[in-house]
Amino acid sequence: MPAGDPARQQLADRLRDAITEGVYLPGDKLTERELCERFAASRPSMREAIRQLDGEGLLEVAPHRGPAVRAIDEAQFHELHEVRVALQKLAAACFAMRGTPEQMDAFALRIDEFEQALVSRDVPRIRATKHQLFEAFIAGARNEPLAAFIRKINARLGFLWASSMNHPNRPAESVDEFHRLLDAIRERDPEAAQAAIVLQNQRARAVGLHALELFQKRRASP
Amino acid sequence: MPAGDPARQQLADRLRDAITEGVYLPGDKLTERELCERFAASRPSMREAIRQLDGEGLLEVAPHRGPAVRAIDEAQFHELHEVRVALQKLAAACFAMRGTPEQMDAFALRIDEFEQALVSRDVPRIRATKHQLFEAFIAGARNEPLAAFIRKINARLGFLWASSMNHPNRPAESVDEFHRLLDAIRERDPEAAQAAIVLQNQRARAVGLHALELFQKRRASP
DNA sequence: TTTTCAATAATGTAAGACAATTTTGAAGGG
DNA sequence: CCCTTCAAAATTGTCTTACATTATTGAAAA
Repeated sequence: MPAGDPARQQLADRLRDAITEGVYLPGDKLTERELCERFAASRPSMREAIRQLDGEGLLEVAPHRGPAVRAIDEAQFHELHEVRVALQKLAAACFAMRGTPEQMDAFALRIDEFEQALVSRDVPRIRATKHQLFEAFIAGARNEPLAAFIRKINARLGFLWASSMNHPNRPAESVDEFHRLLDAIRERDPEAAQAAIVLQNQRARAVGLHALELFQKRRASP
Repeated sequence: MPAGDPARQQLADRLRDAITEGVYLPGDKLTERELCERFAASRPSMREAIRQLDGEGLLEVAPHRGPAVRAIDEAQFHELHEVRVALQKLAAACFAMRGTPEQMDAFALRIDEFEQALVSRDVPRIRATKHQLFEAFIAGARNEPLAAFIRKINARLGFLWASSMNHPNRPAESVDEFHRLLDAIRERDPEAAQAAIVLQNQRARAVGLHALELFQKRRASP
């Protein structure tokens, strides 16, 4: 994200990050005025940024009612996860088939950094290293459209990981799963890589669903 | 697409259609002024529409150089098709597993309409019915995010079908493949449905690759 | 012919204005 | 007390204008 980027691009990136990090939650209504004030932006630039995130599917915009963070109920969560698994299976197979050794090394490095971040209990650091871990994963697949789609899904589901880092032993399992995925990729075994990422997603799905239920209860009461 | 939609939305839809129909081809540079004149729009509205299609991945925008239809070389075509197959496999399986009988009937109807359009040799009608055929297909999968992704890929590959309807016997085969897909769905057989859609895509991939090569040669010489 | 650089064109950004629509909140009726 | 109605207020939609910034172009010079 170069500093010389157009204002609208920086705004889109910052708003996307804010949504992914749970500053704005699914269902939240956003007003142009508030966004302009928060990001110190002019209305035209902010509107262009909003339109970009609308096109990315992160926002839903009803005419004359302004943008809102695209809502997620349990049905949508299941749908998103279906797509997520399909795309990550493809990514895992592609990585195993045509990933370079350098990309595998980079992936291994990100796994280690993620593991170190986990023991540090530093939540922002965990989020950052997890993000880089996924970037290394999709980079190895060498398929830009696929990477773009996976990023869009992660952007929508990211909020679930923001406040629900309260699963004690799950992260350790997660690292093991990534190691198994890396092993399969290094052995150029697409089937095993797919199996590993499917297993990873099954666990992630259960944790995510739990986090979603918590989120919805917390949303319903106050 | 209600007529009362905001101007920016209508502009985005019209520009998307123009790109999908090959009015603007991948790699074409678009200027705001020309777009504003062609669509009789003001610059702010046009810019918002551009930003939306940018977010959808249909345009690529370099700072200070304006938007361009996202280019497609052979490598990108293969990548797009990899994702396309994965998503359509999922859609086929979902349709077979949870599609309603009404959605299957609607799909069958669209197949018939597509077949009738083929014999009529009316190219715009063929395009329209093919579009509706796909819409019926993704509707049966009952997964909105999945449908959105498939639409985005179809939007980028649509131009290949615009001028290269010159494959004589391929469409008939295509209809057969759709019938096999429908049969598998009606029998609630996800595996067979996936096999049918994979076969359909293998043929489509070959035809699309040929059309892409023609397009690139025609683009290189004049 | 190639290079340089100023003129031109295009994009980036902001401010202001007003129309169209939704939301809000108060008044009134049940 | 709750619900309905409706006018005021707030918000979004849209356009015009203006100017800064950057890329492109084309002419002049080497």
